[in-house]
This record gives sequence, structure tokens and C-alpha cells, in this order.
Amino acid sequence: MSGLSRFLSVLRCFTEAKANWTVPELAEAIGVPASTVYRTVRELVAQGFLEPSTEAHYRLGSAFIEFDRMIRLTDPLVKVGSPLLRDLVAEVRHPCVAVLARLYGDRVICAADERYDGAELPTSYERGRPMPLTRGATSKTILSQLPGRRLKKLLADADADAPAKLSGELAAIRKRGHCITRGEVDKGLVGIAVPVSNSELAISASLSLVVSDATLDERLERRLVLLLVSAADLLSQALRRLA
Amino acid sequence: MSGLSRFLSVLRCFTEAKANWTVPELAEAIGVPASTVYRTVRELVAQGFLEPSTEAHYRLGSAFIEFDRMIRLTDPLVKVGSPLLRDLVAEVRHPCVAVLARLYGDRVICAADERYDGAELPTSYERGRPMPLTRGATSKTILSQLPGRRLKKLLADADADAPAKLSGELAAIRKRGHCITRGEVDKGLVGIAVPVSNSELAISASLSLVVSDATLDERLERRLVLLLVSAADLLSQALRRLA
DNA sequence: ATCAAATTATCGTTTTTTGATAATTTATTG
DNA sequence: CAATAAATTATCAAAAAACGATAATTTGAT
Repeated sequence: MSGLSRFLSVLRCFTEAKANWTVPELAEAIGVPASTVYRTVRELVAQGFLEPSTEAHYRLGSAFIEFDRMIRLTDPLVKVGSPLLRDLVAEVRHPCVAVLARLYGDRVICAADERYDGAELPTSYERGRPMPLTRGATSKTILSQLPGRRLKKLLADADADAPAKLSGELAAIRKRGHCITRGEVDKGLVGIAVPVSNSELAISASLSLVVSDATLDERLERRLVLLLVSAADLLSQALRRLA
Repeated sequence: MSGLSRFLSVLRCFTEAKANWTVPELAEAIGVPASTVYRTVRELVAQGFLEPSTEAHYRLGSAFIEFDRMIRLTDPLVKVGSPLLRDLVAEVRHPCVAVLARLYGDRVICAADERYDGAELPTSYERGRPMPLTRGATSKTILSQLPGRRLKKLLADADADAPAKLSGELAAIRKRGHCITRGEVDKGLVGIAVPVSNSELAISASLSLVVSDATLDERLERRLVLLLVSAADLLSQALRRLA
């Protein structure tokens, strides 16, 4: 373990399940002597990535909040997309969650989301939560835009269950311009996604709406696809203006 | 330069003013050979802290979004405070911004904020933005809770303009239980802050409201102080329950 | 003030980083 | 599609930093 990964092995211990760690616990968990972890933690605290918590415990530090703000202020997709998501859910006038997602290593991450006022959809998609690469409209729509070589390498690492079936689906998305999946991510929910890309900014993302399966009839589905296509168009235009 | 600071010297280059960097630019800016920066950037990209942007440029990566979510999910102050801020601004029924802030190195950072629906106050306080340690009600209220030795060291490093005056003000905050400052941070705005602390969780923070000076009469001011005190009380109770 | 636990300091050894340069890959353009 | 330039990675010996066992110190709670 060396370089950055030394620090990440500590930071990745801090999860929802266990958000408070002592140094001996960390040392045990990552299999490294405590004296080394004391040094590592000291550096992380000095830079604000960890902070002292209750008696000899540590928690994630505010530096992440600071850098997250910098992303909100500067990332083209987030900056341009966030206000657009607000407009989108307002136009939908139906319980839904709108999501802007992008590739994140071998997964997909939601970079911005917006909930229709008061909607109580139990969706897994949530800003900052990594999601599987090959399931759901949001992810598949991102994959459908990747250049062949990149896609092949990604899928090889992720060893998808049915690569042939998947590549057929991706071709269909490229052809139709959108993707609809039912219950692939969350039971009882439907995802409708359209591609968002800008090669100049090296962005390949997707814009999606999650709605309850039970309340979605054909008419509404058509309307949502249209709204998404038009929102994605606006988004692409705005991105082009930034580039 | 070594350890974590090697990576931070790169990450800190990414600002609102310049959010896109090439490796040679970074090398020039931090005074290190390009071959070294190529290696550093490669590690940061591998961990998701940077990502490739338009032609040979890099921008901040989604890992910050992921860790920020982890903070929202696990940090006691943020987790408990965020819904409380929403309730607070709703009860205020007056254009305002509510802010939860804490110490962040030699500055203060806003860890959660909430804007009264539609309020257009041009306030500097914003989630994730570091603010000066010795100016404004939000910061002074945090300082007023620190143990003497800690405070002295902080102020020594920050070399405050008028330490005597400041320590008088801090004593007054401890006595009154709140702090009101006018135009110390933003011209034409007033900050009203109350302390939030929980020694078990090693939290010393402040809860504040920012309102326009012009619209604030004595009656409203009294009401806001009362609302803040009661919200801080709820917050402290909730924190105690967590500990 | 005392005690236990947490944290930092020490130091020879081992490992990693460094930076100049060469080799390779990638993107662009005629 | 070849040619070119730019970006990126690989190489390698010297220099620097990290390691980890242990000792010393600090901190926090009686």
C-alpha cells in the first residue's frame, strides 16, 4: 500500500454502517500497525479529511464538504444540470425523482438529483451514491454512449451476466434515443433515461426520471420521454455554450 | 512536499476561478516537474478525485460527491441539523438564510444551510465555503465556546486585529447566550447566532440566521433570537440522543 | 495528583518517490 | 491512412520518505 491508496484505505472505512473509528480499530480493519495508522490519520486530520469525534474516535471531515461545493460551483454537468432538474420535475407534475448520473470508475454515480415536491419514492438513486453499471435505464443509457473499446474494457472488468443481451439493449438505446426499465434497480419503480453527452467536455451522462410503476400509464410515459428529450436537449445546448 | 500534502497541492489548484488544468499548468503552478505531477494526477484520477475533462485537462472528480454524501448520512451535526434548518426557516416566515457552521482548521465552514423559500439575500454563507474565524456572529459564537487554551492558539495563528476587544465580545456571548452582528460579513446583512455544542460528540458549532438589516426591527429580532434558542435546544437534545 | 489510554517521537531499515529522459500512446491533420 | 505533435507512461539510479517496533509524552477522567 503506497501513495494515495494508503490514505484511501483509511477513508473507505468510514461508512454509513460504521462512521466512527478509533485508530486501533482502523489498524485492525486494514491490517496495518497502529503506529502507521496514527501517522496516516494525523495527516488526514491536518488536511480536514478526518476530524476528531467523541473520545479517541474520528469521523469524516469537512474538507469533503468544501470540495463538494467546488464541484457544485465548477462542474459543468452539475452546474448546468441542477437548475434544469428543478424545472424538469416542476413540469412533470407527477411524483418522480429526476437524476443526472455519470460514469464513476466501474460504476455510475448520481451527480445531481431533484425530487418532485413531497414525492416519497423509495428510490436508490441519490446524489453521491454509486450504482451498478449494468442495471437500470440510467446506467444503460450512459453505457450506450461509450466508444466500443472503452465499453468492452469496462464490461470485462465488471463481468456482466449477459454481455450479448446487454449490447443488444445498448444498440436499441442508441437507435431509439431513450431507455425504459422496470424494477431493475428498485422493485415497483420505473426508470426512463435519455443520453447527455458533450465530447468537448468529455461528458457522457444520462438524465432520468424515476416514477412508480403503478402510476405510469402509456400516455404519461410518452409525455415523460418527451420532457426528458427536450430537457436533455437544453442541457446539451448549455454544455456546448460552456465548452 | 510529501505524503498527503503532495496530493492536496494539486487538488487545491482547482478553484472557481480556474477549474480546469493541464498537467504542465499544474506543474508550473506548484513548482514541481511535470513527470512527477503526471504520476500524482494519475493516482488522483484512479481514486476518483480528479477526472479527465476536455483535451488533456482535468477537473475535480466525483469521489468528493460520494464522500460528501457519506457526511450527509453520518455526520451528527449535518444529519440532525438539516431537517431542523428546514423547520426553522419555515417558522421564521421572513426572508432569511439559516446556517449551521463549525470550526474548520483556522476558519469556519458552513456544514448545512437552508434558504427561506425564494429569499434572495446575497449572503456569503453557503454550504462548504470556508469563512473567516473572527468576523460575524456565526464565527464568534463558535469561538465563544472553545476552551481557553484552544482559543488562544487559534487566535495566535490567525493574529486577530483586536484580541482584547474580541475576547470581551466572546465573554458577552457566553453570558447572553446569543450574538448579533451587523454588516461584519456582508454589507447590509445581520447575523444572529446561538451556540450548539455537544462535548460527547466533540461538536462545537453555531446555528444562525442571516437577514437583511433593513427589514429587521426590534420585535422581529427578539422573535428570531427566541426561535434560534429553541431550535438550538432541539438540536442539542437530538445530538445528545445520538451520543 | 494519579492512572490508563491515546498519541507522538525515535531511529535504523526498507520502501517509495523523485526527476531527467526515453519510449509509447493518443489525437489531429493533411 | 500516414505523419506529426502532444500527452502520457516507463525507466532507473539517487534521494527522500514511510515503516514499525518501542519508548516517551500527552491527554482525559477520576
